[in-house]
Formats: sequence, structure tokens, C-alpha cells
Amino acid sequence: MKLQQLRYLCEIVRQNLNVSDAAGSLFTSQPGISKQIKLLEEELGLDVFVRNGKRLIAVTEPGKAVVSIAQRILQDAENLKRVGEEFGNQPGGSLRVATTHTQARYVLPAVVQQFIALYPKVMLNLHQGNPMQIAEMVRSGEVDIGIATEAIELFGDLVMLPCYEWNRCVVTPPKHPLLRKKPLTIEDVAQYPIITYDFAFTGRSKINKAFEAKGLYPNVVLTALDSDVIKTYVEMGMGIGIMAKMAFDEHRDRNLRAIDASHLFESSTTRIAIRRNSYLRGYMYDFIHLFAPHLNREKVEARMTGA
Amino acid sequence: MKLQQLRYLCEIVRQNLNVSDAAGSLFTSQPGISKQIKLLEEELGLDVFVRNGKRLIAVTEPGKAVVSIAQRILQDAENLKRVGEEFGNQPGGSLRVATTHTQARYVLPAVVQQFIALYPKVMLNLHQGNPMQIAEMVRSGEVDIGIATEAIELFGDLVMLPCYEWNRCVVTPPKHPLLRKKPLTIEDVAQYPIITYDFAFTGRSKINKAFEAKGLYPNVVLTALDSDVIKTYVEMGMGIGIMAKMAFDEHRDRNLRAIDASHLFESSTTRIAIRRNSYLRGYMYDFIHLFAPHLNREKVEARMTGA
DNA sequence: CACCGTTACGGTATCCGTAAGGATT
DNA sequence: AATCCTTACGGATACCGTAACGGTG
Repeated sequence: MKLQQLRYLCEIVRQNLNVSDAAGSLFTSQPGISKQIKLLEEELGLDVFVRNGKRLIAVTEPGKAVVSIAQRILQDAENLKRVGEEFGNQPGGSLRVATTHTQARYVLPAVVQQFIALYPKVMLNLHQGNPMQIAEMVRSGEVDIGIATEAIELFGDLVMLPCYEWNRCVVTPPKHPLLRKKPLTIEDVAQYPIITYDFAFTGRSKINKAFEAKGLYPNVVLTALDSDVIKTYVEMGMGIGIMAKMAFDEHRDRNLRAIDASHLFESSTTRIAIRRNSYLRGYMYDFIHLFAPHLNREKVEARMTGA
Repeated sequence: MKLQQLRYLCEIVRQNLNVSDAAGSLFTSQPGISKQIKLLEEELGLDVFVRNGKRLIAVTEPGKAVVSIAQRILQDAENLKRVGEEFGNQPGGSLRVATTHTQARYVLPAVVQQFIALYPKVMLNLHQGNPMQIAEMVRSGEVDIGIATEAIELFGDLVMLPCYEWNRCVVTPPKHPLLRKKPLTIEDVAQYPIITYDFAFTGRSKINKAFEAKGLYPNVVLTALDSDVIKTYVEMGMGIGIMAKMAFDEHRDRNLRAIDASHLFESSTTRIAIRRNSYLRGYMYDFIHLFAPHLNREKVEARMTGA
């Protein structure tokens, strides 16, 4: 069994069972791949692929187990290389973070600023997506760290590290009738057209839950992928917004008003997601520490290995 | 990077940094290993071993990370082969179980009997040890499954599956004064010389705890590695025994008496330990199911991958 | 002196790329 | 007809084993 064979195998799967494309992306010849796959199947004593004549049309049941193990091996091989880079004391390297718009726009800037001051040579790479996409990017190794609020508890091979809790506020135009309601109730909120996050997003399900609990059917007129869009439409008078409190900036958002709504909705916990069994370089621990000061290297390592 | 190089690396570590011995146990030449290790170190860009002149005297700090990842890769490579065997539908294979004497003698016989009836071609292999040794055997891959009662919560890379709870009984010779004490108290027990398990063993710490809670210092005259030895010395009149209830057999142990002591000691939970990331063959799931009927394949897999 | 790891060298096996062939859409 | 995988073959490379060398306790 050779590592190359596993690489070929995984690449074929990644390329939707097209051997030629796999050869292309690995810069090698297609017959070479074919042969090595065949040798591997022979050695393992089972067919990984279902062949229709000469075409690969599916992965067999045992093949799925093989592919999944092969991916883990390749991931570990990557980890080995990274150990090398890490201890070679080269200051360079890269840190790839996947996160939601809210984090990227309102929380991470301060963290990133400190981080690049500490590690000027590290190439920092921010990817945006919804929580499911983020989880998938972490799982596949496309990014090193994911930051999101929900929907990422589902994957067994991800390690989740709680970072902080937060809640929402209601944003309105100035002089809106809601500003006089004290205390604000969920029934008050339900009387106005609502603009909030897209369903797949940042704690959206917690918002739905609060209305459902009272038997209310809020009139959601617009859903957005990020807080800036929500604020824009609230400014236009289309309705009131429900969004993360941290996305409201008193100085910048002078033509809007925010009402704390922590008492109306369950708080959400933002978490960092790391792939189990991935090797983290020193600066990655530091990034996590900057983002969530209670997480030091020891605690992260404990959660990586522990149950 | 080649799998062989990783194999060489791990074998050198296993052979206490002796390259010649590693060559011997892998049936290859010593210079070949030397060269491949050097190539690997070059590729990774770091020294794995600390060399004193030409002798390997230690593993460097980054080397430890490398070795640990390499071991995981090799383990996965083994897993791959096992997938092959599994789906090759060959009935054969082996199941290596590490457990304590109490389990092996009083619980497993029934399980083993059913198992070998189901899988006559599977070579079953029982190893005995104390809980720490068992955990280590599982961790190193020496055995597939470990069964023990405590001290195995410590290892992060082991998955623990609770199987059943049990408690102790006090065993005495016939007509012993303790037999008339109803209900039996911990103070009663503390008045007689006690024979029980060795310290590292089956829930021994729970026994100590019960005495300490009352400020009692029991007179432990003998500690044994298994229940049969305890019973033997109780029969000889050396004292009273405290041991697992399941180790007392009314029919066989006619010249002894047992008093339930569940109310005196915390109950213990016996668990199955599996190495995370190991590939289990079908019959292994069945063995676990026979041992702990509430554990089916789905539940075990969930615990293997889940947090 | 015995033990151990490194260097040097030659044979062999393996892997890869090119070219041609058969099957499916 | 185009796409795609397999088979066949030749060349380069890498790996392994034997033999000789250099340190260390």
C-alpha cells in the first residue's frame, strides 16, 4: 500500500469518479492512476468502485469505508508536513478561517489586527459562508478553523470550542413606536414587518423559537445574509430588524436605534470548530486565544484528544 | 513521504531507538532503515532523533509529534487492510480482548460461548491484566477491545462504552458473626481482617472510599489479583472478603457465605474500551452486543465518531 | 574489542509516461 | 463520434541488500 495510491483514490472521489480529471488535477497520467487503483483494490481484496463496463459509476459500500480512512491518512500526512514547517521555525505559514459575516465584520477585525501584528509573515485567509458551509470547509480541511454559531454540532469529527454567548437587539428607525415600549415584549415585536437573517444562519432558529413559543406568526418581509443588509432595509423603512447586538454600532449607525432584546430570545453560543486529529501550528493556538481568551493551548489540546 | 518510512520510524521508537533491532524485527537491512529515516527527516525539514555522534539517544520534541502522527497513520493503514478482510467475506479473522480476571472468569464465559457459536472461524484471544495494562493494550493496538472497570477514563484516544453497573458482596466462612448483622454496616465490616483486590484493581478505590468516609481504617491483611484467590483465603479463615458480587456462585461456593454489600459501596461501572479511529469488523460489534445488549452497531459507531 | 550507525555501490523492482485498444454514451 | 478506462511496453527512478568505514562505551 502506498500513500500515492490513497491520494489517487481520494482525488478520483473528489472529481466525481472521473479518473481523467483526477489525473489532470494531480499532474500525472491517467493510465498510471488506473493501474495504481487496481493494484490497491487487489491488495485490499475488494472493489472500491462499481464499474459499468469501463466507467466508474459509484463507490461500493466497503469502498466508502476505505475512502474515509484514506482521507484520514492523507490528512495526517499533511499534518506531518505541517509539523515540519512548524518546527523549522520558519515564521511563515498560513491560517485559513471560515466564518459568518457577522463575525468577520464585527468581531474578527480586532482579533485579526492583533494577530497580524504578532505574526506578520503568516498569510491570513478569511472565507465566508453559512454555518453548514463553514462546517463542511473545516471537515474537508479547506480551512483550519471555523467560527460559527449553530448547525455545527452535528459533525462527529469536529471539535467544538465554546467561545462566548451573545444575543439580539431590535433595530428600528428613529422615533419608532417600539422605542416607547418598556419593557419590550415579543408580542410588540410581532406587530411590525420583520427583517432578519436567512434561515440557515446565525441563530435564526432561536428567533423562530421565541415566536413559536407564544403562538405568534411574525411577518418576515425580508431575510438577509448579513447584518449590514438588514440595517440598510430598516433604514429604508421596510420594517424593524432583529440581529446580533454586536452588529449595532452607536457611532456609525446614527440613523438607527437599537433596543436590547436579550430577554426575548435564547442566547446563542459562538463556537470555534476544528477538525479532530488535525495538527495545529503555534500561531493557530494564539489566534484562538485572541478570539476567546479563556482558551489557551492546554485547554484546546485537551478538547482535541479528550472525549 | 512513504508509508515504509513511517513504519521504520515507529519501529525504531518501539525498539528503544535501536536501529539494528528495528531492522531485525522488520526483516530488512539496517542501512536501509538508516537511509530512509534520514530521507524522511530531510523531507520534513527537522530532526526526529537526537543523535550523540552516531547513536540515537532521544526523540526530539517535534519528533514526538511526528511519531504520534505516524503511529496514527500506520494504525489507519491497518484499518484499511481490515476493511479488506471484512468485506472479502472471509469468515476468519481474530478478536483480541483484554480484560480483568473477574470479567474473564465470571462474565465472559457465557458471552464467549455464544460468540464462538456465531463465529467458529474467528480466533478469539483473551489477555488478562489490570485496568492500566488493559488501557495500554487497547491504546497500542495490541488488542481490539478492552473491558475494565476503572482507571480507563484517563486516555483521550480511547472511546469508553458503559456496559453495566455492579457492586460488591462480603464473603465469610459459614456461621460467621457478620451473617447475623442485619443490616450490615461498614463499621461491622471494619472489625474483621479483610481480604480484597489489589490496589490497582477492579473498583478497589471505591472500597477504600467507603471506609475513609467514616474515618475507618480497615485491616486489610491480604490483597489479591483475582476473586478466586480471595475466596481461597476466606475459606482458610484468614478473614472476610470483599469482592464483586458476580464472582460468588452459590452452587460452587458451598463452603462460603455471601452478604450483599451494595448499600455500603458506590456501585462501579464496567466499560468497554475501544481505540478511537480503529476499524471494527462486523463480529466485533456483535461481541460488544453480546456483552452489553443495549449496545448495537449504530450506538457504538455514534460514540466512535461523536464527541 | 564489541556494538552501532553512516556511507558507498550495484541489482532489482516499481512506478510513470506514451501509445494503442475496447466500451459506453 | 467523442469520451473514458484498460492494456502493453520502455525508460528512469527509488529502494534494498552487501560490504566497508568511523565513532562510542
